[in-house]
Amino acid sequence: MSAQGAPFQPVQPVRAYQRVAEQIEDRILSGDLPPGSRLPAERELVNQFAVGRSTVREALRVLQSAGLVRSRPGDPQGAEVLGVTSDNLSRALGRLARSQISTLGELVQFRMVLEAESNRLAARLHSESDLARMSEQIERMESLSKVGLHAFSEADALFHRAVAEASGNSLLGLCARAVHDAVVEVIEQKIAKAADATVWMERSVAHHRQVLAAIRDGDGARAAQLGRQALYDYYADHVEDDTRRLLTAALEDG
Amino acid sequence: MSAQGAPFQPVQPVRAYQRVAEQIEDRILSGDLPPGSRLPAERELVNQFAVGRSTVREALRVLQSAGLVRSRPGDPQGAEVLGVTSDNLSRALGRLARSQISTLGELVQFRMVLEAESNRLAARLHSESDLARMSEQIERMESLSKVGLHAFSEADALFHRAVAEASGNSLLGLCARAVHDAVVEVIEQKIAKAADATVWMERSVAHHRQVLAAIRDGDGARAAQLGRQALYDYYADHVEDDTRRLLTAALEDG
DNA sequence: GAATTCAACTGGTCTGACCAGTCGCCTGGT
DNA sequence: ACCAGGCGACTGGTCAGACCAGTTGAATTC
Repeated sequence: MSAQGAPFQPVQPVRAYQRVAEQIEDRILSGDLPPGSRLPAERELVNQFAVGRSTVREALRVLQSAGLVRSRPGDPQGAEVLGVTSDNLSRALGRLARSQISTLGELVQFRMVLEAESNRLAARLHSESDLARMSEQIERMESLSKVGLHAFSEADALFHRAVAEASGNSLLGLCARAVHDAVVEVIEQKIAKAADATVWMERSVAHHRQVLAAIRDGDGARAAQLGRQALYDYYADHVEDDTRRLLTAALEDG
Repeated sequence: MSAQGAPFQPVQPVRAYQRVAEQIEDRILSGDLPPGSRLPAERELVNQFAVGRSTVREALRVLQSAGLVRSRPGDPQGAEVLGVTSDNLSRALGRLARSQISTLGELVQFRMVLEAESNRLAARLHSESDLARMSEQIERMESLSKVGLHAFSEADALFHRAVAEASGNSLLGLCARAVHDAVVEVIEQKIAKAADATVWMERSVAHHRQVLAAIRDGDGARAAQLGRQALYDYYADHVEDDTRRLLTAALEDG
């Protein structure tokens, strides 16, 4: 042990733009500066922080790349506060997916885990209004399946969001969505959904009805297994051969 | 459907610093510019990209805040490429935790899900060398428990990393680590570990041995349950009262 | 050969300028 | 009284050039 009691902590230099960014970020995260509110103009921030404009701009860049803020040229009201979103999470996961660090198989497996767990928790913790929302989205999916794939996917996303809300864990939902986006980004062009989109959408609606039924029954295991199986069926043929065992392993987890 | 065939896509302006950042990011993600390699100096990038220095700097700020590069004043070799890490994921999750969007209970529950699933998959897919690595880290934890909490935690992290590698899904490990860091950031000061750190470390070593045994036996369910239970025992008293049911629900999943 | 000095870098910051875009007011015509 | 159009005062995006403090490595000195 050290003889002089608490040793001094090493201190690394803190850049000016970091302190500016931290101050603004703290205000946003603390609820001061709520979403929709506006930051002062850059030249005004220069006065308030007593730093150069480039410093202010680098700080704003950091906040913007974190998804906390959005700025638009010529906006007389200054940068808009967006609040905390899952955008940055999605981007981070997307990068992991695009790098060799994680393969498509890992992404899909991860999604299987997240959606299955989301379903399982929803089965345990759902409320009546949650069920109503899920049901509503399934109806929308069915009606939108005649309109187009894009609208259909949107309703699909809303269904999963409703499930995530029912599970009581928004984080699960956000991550699942981020991974979903990452998967789509990586693989979308490889799957020629358009060929039998109608058939696929019909089957998807039927699958979602099954999930909803399992959640309503409080049968977490079945809800989880349904989610896993659907992902497996859909993606198993498209992942690298050597990572398919990951999916198989995840599939048999329940 | 539209009468003119494919409609034109709306186009939003792309800033110069974005294109600079994208070019560099692509090179990093594609494996060109591997971790440890160096970017040219800023003034050299100014020449190569034919933009002003502030533009280059804003691009570098974006990359740096994404955890892809790190720069240091006076470094004659230029910014260092870090590759894709979980840092940004951690920061994003930390922000979600610090805002009202997600509670500590959700974070812990999420961690329960991730670690349990990681353990379960490791039990199914592990190799002998994986087991050796886990065992080695447990030995290190035991010996380091006399040195200090910090060193202990480091070995602990390496154990979980070994588990994640055994599970075949690095994404799970990175996310688990990110959530772990976020939890630590939010709650660390609230838990007075120091008081009975020795006792806690002893119990932790015993717990890790149990997990390792379950993984070695291929008993995924038990490995998962052990992971969940340990987190529950450790954190249940520290989460908000109204989110403890989340942990309970996650606990009873297996 | 080892210690010291120094010059050529580096990234961080500031200043001041210009551009294109946006908004709001103010004017002119109806 | 109302609406259209234009004009100016902003905005953020970009560039150029300068200075500073820090690092590095080679030349210099002992």
